[in-house]
Amino acid sequence: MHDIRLIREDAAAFDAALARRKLEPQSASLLALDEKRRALVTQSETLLAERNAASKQVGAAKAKGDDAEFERLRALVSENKDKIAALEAETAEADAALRDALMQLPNLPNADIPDGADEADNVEDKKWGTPPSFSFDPKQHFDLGEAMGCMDFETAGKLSGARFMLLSGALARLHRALAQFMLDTHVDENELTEVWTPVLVRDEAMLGTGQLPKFAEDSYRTTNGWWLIPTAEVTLTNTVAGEILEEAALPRRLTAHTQCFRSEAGSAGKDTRGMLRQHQFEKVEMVTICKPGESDAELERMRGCAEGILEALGLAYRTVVLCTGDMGFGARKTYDIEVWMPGQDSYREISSCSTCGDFQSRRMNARWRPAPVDGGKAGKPEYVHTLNGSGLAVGRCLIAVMENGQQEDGSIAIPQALKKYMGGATRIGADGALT
RNA sequence: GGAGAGGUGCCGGAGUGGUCGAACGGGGCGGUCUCGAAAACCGUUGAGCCUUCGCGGGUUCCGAGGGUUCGAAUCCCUCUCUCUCCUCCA
Repeated sequence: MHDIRLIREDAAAFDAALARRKLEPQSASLLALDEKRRALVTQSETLLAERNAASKQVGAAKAKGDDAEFERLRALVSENKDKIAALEAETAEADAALRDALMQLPNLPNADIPDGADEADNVEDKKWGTPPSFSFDPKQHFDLGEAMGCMDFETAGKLSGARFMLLSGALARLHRALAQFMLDTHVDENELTEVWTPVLVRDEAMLGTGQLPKFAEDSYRTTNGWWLIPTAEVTLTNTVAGEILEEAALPRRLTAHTQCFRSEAGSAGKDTRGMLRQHQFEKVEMVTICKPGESDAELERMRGCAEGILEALGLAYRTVVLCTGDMGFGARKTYDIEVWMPGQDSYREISSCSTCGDFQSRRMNARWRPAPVDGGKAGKPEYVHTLNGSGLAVGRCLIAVMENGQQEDGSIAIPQALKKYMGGATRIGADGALT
């Protein structure tokens, strides 16, 4: 959510930034709402002040036992009752109108990110590793997985329908190993704090991180009103909702391994084969809560944590800066990390690391209090900055490991880093056996 | 799922219709004292919004939302969360 005061100060800059998102100018209508709201606030507060003062006199008359005076004043005060109630209602309405309008608008892009319409305009920032060369035609993960009997889309379809999968044996274990490896790395080496969170959340949490109110159709909702989280960004970031954090507690770096649920509405026909795009998948998520001055450095740190996982697994990747047209609703700047997928002969997204500035913290009212600078007085609370990133998408990482490690005979070499999570095994045979 | 109790400031905890943003205690911060520290004593210590160049003024907030009233932390209703007991249970 945007700071209306910043829009008041520089409406042109606000509209210019929105224009980079291909949005019409909004400042004029927002400022009109704001002016109406402020006028109403001033009016109703003036009336309230009068009422409060008069009420004190009523109380004083009562205390003195002057019944005639009491009745006279009481009648006087009650005259404005309806007027005040109406004005207060109108004020609340104007306040809500402004807030609703602000809630609908996406974050403003950072100055340093490229303009563009879609992913074709993203800018490569880094390339790591060399895609493996094969003396045969590399297969896609689903062909490999189905051949070894460890990846079963038919049975999953029977249970749940399209965009679900069932893993068994060596691949189920490899999937689990990947998640463990990521989590351990983030905790032991990257010094993130491990968190286990709910996956069912209230409206407020989804509003706080920006999934609501605009993108309700992308998520699932239970019959009693809980939302299934599309990412642990929702739970991890909302841990600080409504809080005022002490400066010494920042930055707060969190990680969690959770199930994620997405309806994939609007992606019909995209990646329909295999497990690249599922309704239910696992992800290890990273979230950082920090002071405004720290967020740029934290974004680089976070993206490094994600890249480190791929490097440890020996998977070639490239990192791109998303252009204005491809960036998500709440982000100011986003790095997508794309892993090389030999079966598809292309780089595919496996992580997305974003800084949201104070966009989410304003929505969820998450602040920090500057520590007292020698001489006492602690500073005024300010909004924190929030960042989130995948570290990594577990299912997609499984695909990458399979496709990059595949051999001509249909077996798969397991990265060294996963050996200890795989009971010492270093390969999965074409028949699905671990050896 | 059933029964009961309760949600007050950084923490504990008073407060059952008026002068309560809120006693008291603890903590934090500043000061006095001290070579320094401890102790003691004194002072201070919430957030949002509106208004003002500023000083300041006003207003709202005692889990959330409604209601009663001239006036609500205090009364009523709904919701929500926490705790205890029972029931069930991975």
